[in-house]
Amino acid sequence: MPELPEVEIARRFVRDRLIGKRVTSIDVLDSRMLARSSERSMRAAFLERTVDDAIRHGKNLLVKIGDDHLYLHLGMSGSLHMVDEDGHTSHERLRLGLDEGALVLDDPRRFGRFGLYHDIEDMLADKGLGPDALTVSDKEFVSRMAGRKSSIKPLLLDQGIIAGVGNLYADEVLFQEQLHPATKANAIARTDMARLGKRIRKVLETSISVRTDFSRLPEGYLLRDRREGAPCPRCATELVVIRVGGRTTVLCPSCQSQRAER
DNA sequence: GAGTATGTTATATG
DNA sequence: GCATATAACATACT
Repeated sequence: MPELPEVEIARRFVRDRLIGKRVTSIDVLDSRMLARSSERSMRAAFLERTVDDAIRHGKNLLVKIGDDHLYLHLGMSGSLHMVDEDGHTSHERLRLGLDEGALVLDDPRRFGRFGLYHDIEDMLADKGLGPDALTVSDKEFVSRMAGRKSSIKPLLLDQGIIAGVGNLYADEVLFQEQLHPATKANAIARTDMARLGKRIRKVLETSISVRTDFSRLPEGYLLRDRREGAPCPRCATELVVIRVGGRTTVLCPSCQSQRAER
């Protein structure tokens, strides 16, 4: 589930359901998913403390518990659930028992991560994250992209430049801006780059507003039917699939013209 | 069995 | 350091 909008929905879930609850138990069910932390240190920091806040930066979630933060990354297939005391999910990897119910991180593919950070700054520095994609200014976005020679799509996916855009939303924003994903960043005019920055925020906000249900996205969104051969929402040409930066990329060969500089 | 998947990181090469 | 490519991680699904 997880790009920025999905993680924002998860953040709101934690905020609405967990704040004020007390942590009564911690069970690490897959130690391979521990990120630079130990179950023991997590217990010492979180047990008998109260959940205060839920913060998101890019695709990363921090749950403030007492004076420390529980770090959660959903990877490719992670999801959060509230269950009863005796309830379970099929791929439970971390369980946070609360005075009422429990929070479970379920993740079949185990690409998710969890652990302990003292504060946000520690996490940002450790992960080397750029500014959050939802709140970065156009000016900052343009300046962080300036002078880059790579193709635009891999740059959008680079969490160190801006944090939160993943493969699907990268395709969406490039489609809406009619930019070919392999366009070199230094071939994009400043004004077009600023427009792309705006588009990123708009698309992410829109997805959050429909709770990331792609079928409820406005007409004209690629994500409503993102697959090879589907009709382009703008011109009905059949969409094609290529690989850019090693990632599957869906685009309209007619709307997203290949630019000379590539 | 082959191929692919919303992510990240390590490694290698130029 | 930058740019690019590839593999690896682990599992589910077509």
